[in-house]
Amino acid sequence: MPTMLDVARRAGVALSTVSYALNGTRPISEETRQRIFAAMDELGYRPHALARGLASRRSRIIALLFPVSERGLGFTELEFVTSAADTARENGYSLILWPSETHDPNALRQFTRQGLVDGVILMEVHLHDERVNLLREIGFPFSLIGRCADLAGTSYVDIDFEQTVKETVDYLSALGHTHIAFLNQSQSLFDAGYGPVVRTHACFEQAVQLAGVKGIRRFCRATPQAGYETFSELLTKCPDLTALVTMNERAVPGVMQAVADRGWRIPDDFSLVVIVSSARMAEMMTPPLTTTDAPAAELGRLGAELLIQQLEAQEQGIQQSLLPCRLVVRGSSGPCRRAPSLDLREVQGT
Amino acid sequence: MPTMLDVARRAGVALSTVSYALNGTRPISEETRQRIFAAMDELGYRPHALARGLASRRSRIIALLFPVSERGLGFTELEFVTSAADTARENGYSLILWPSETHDPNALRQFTRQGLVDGVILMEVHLHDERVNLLREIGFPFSLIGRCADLAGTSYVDIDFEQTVKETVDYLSALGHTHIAFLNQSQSLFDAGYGPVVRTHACFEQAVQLAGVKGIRRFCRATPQAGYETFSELLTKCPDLTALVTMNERAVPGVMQAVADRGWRIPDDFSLVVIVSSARMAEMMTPPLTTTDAPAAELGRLGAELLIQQLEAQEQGIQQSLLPCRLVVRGSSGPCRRAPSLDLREVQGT
DNA sequence: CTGTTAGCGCTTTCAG
DNA sequence: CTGAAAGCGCTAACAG
Repeated sequence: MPTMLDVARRAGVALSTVSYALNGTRPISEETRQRIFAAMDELGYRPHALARGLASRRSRIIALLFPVSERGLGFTELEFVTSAADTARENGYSLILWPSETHDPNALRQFTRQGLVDGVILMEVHLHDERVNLLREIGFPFSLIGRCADLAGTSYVDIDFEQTVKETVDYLSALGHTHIAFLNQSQSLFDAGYGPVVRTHACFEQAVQLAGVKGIRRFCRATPQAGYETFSELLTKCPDLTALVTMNERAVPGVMQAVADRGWRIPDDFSLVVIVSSARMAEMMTPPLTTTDAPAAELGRLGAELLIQQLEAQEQGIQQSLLPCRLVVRGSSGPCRRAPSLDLREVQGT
Repeated sequence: MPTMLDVARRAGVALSTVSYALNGTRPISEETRQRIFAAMDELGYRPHALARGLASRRSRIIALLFPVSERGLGFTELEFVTSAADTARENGYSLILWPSETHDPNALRQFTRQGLVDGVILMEVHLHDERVNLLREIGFPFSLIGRCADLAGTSYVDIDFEQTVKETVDYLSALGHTHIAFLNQSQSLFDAGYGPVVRTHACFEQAVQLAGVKGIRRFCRATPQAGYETFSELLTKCPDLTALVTMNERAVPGVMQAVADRGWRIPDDFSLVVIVSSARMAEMMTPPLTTTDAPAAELGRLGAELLIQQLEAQEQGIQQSLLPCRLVVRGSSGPCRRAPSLDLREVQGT
């Protein structure tokens, strides 16, 4: 492997001149610049990443920390990862994948002390996230895909859950649905303060009140089995339900089964909307699901960009943005055809 | 950040002694060892990754190259990635994700020249893969998840497609199915020489002949729409079909629709087995799919281990292994109930 | 506009 | 068993 010295000799200049030419840190006459770059590709020279990083105190490596969550990663997370990696590369950075099973801040502290990465991207952020506290405390650059309760001084990009839930409820309400359920992810994620679960839980309540419809909420583990059980129980308790909003992709097959068991058909007798999901997911089911698609690629891209911005800029320009999910109406939702049994009862009562 | 010199001073030893204590490269008296390690964690010392890498000429970073393929990444690929990252970390390595859109060997050459990574893991390997040729040529360490036609001198781990296809066909044949179709991935992937597509195409032919049943093969793009069209056409052409084997997950919803359109039910009137798939995938569909699950985690793990082995060992110990998919019978396959219409015709003819 | 040189924090000879 | 010192390949003062 040729080194910078080889290039310098071949171009007949000093080693430092090559460095300056490469980094554009200093004006170089067009003529010598030419000679230098000519020498470079005659030799097939590539700057040594580690040496450069050591000398400049910037590795140009960033890390994406992904905890292996209870529900496992899905298409959305996969897209974060690939799009963050793409974005990093486009900006001359490399993206390290750092599997951090827990939210343990100690392992993270060790990691930051190695001088391997210039900054980290966090995902699966909790409202009170120890990792964020740590990073803030030690002043290590980071960005969030997600956000915690205290937003002060953090660069983040997150889904606009409020808008997403509201749009979905309004959509169903406009179709005539008056009794709408929300099937969230698990209670334990809620208790742990996992952002999306806590936020949608609250937003749904607001949204149904604003829309003037009845709403009921349930937590549910991320399995078809749990979906079946939880939703069956829910339907028994509230036979008036004509629509379900869920953020629990993996429970969906169970939900659909529970609906089918009642002899109902989707979307004729029951509407289903999966929020924060993806086209990939939607197209797997029959009928294709109406979803609000998570802006997964944008989240990954922005997560990386926000971090890189901090690393490049001297001013601590933090940025915060909320991205909406896009409602895509497919085959699992439609007008409310069943009158709520409450009405029926009133009629019968008359 | 404390450096090695700080540790040395605090422990009252030479800098180099600290280094030897850390790497175990040289015997150190228990007493000084104690002092050194005490000093280390009093200072919260962590060795600087870049400095260490520069001096030792080994970065302890490896890269996973993942091309964004036509069909997009799925759960299986996601599991490669996470399990490769896990494995790397367990062995003291970091895993860089290198998005390489194409199989362009030039970008790869540049990448290897940067001294950033000690070796690379390739996935989505083609039978004649330019990247492999390049790496072999320049003697850069690599391992494959997949394999090419010429296996000489390559460490790889791949799925045992032959075994997988054979087991699937035998399973269906034992259930009484005599007319079995195989829906592969796209023609263009076949033409490009993408390993899994080419290998299963050949294996299926062998397997049906060995089982003494009729087989027919089709390529299909990775969309439900394409699945629907291709399979409808196939059913029209061969009404005797009672079972389908497919390696095309994304086409499955279309296939099921096509079956339903015929008024057939799965698994009573038609059996469906998805090979090289996953439980995650299977549980999304109704009925849950019979699949052969790809050993995704093992592939990722071994891919990383094979590479790391090469990096650690002085002898070029290459290793090659083929992992079977595991047949998991769920709800989409069962005994053949329909007699082939060929027989019916014979009866009618009598 | 260009050259010289002192590190970056560590590994690894070479010498005791 | 331990120290001293020469780099690894580059960046960034400092000096023209």
